[in-house]
Amino acid sequence: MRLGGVPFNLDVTLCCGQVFRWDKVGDWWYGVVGDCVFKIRRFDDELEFVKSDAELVRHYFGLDDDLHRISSIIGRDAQIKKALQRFWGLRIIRQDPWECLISYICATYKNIPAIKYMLDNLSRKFGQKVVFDGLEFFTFPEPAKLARASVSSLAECGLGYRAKYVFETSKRIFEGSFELEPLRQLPYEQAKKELYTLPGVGFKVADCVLLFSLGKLEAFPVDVWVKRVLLNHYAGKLPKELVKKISKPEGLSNVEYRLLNEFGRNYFGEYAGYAQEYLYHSERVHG
DNA sequence: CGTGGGCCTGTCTA
DNA sequence: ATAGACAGGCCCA
Repeated sequence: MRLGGVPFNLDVTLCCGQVFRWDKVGDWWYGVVGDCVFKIRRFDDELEFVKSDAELVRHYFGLDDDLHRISSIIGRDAQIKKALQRFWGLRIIRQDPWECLISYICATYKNIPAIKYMLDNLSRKFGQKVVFDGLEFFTFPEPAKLARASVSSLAECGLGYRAKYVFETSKRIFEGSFELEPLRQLPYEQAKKELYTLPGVGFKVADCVLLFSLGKLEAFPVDVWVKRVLLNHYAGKLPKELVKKISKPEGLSNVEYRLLNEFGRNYFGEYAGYAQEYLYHSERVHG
């Protein structure tokens, strides 16, 4: 598929920590999307892939998001402009909401390698094996599989205290007492409120699920890295009291989270989520 | 309604 | 090598 000048940086998009189940073998990226293995690489202006059609690829990687327009809207200061330039072509992937939800419930209080480890274990144990190119892949387990698993078998995947959250949330999804897809139709605030009712889902997890899988590009997840960005580069735009409070090493209180989250959404606007990803990645790579 | 302590366990760092 | 700190927060008192 020719990109025809559409900005897209495959490596940064897959490395920046929004998805956890992609691996690079040689110069090909492999990832399981739904029940099919994607194999994809970038070569000049060409996006080469195997086992998937162009429309699916375009949709999954959000290539129809107008990055130039987004950039002109969020590019409000030197800091974000620098990040946009450095990682130009970074896209927000449209993940499956179910997989995204479980992934970010697992992600609390863990670093990225550990998150990968947990999700890999879950998929090996409860997903379906798919062999492709002589390599083994596993689909992400269906809600039914996790809802019928025991908490201890989930914990064996390295989930620790998250095992019971994953179990209880899976049960709610499996039983149909909670539906993810309809949240797309709700306004951001309302969808977020619904997500809070799930065990293991707080402010941060809800924002990640909304941004990475439910199309709410105005969501602005605040984690320790985003807190650092705001502290290091946006302190002048924040209330002094708030800056003082978040300067302490501990995590954010609910109030502090909400204030930083609102700042991001008000300041960057309808595509605040894109700003968050560029700033987040920039802070992680360069400090 | 706001706040603080506890938490499973895999990496990272010294 | 091996212990101790830290990790993309959330829940409960």
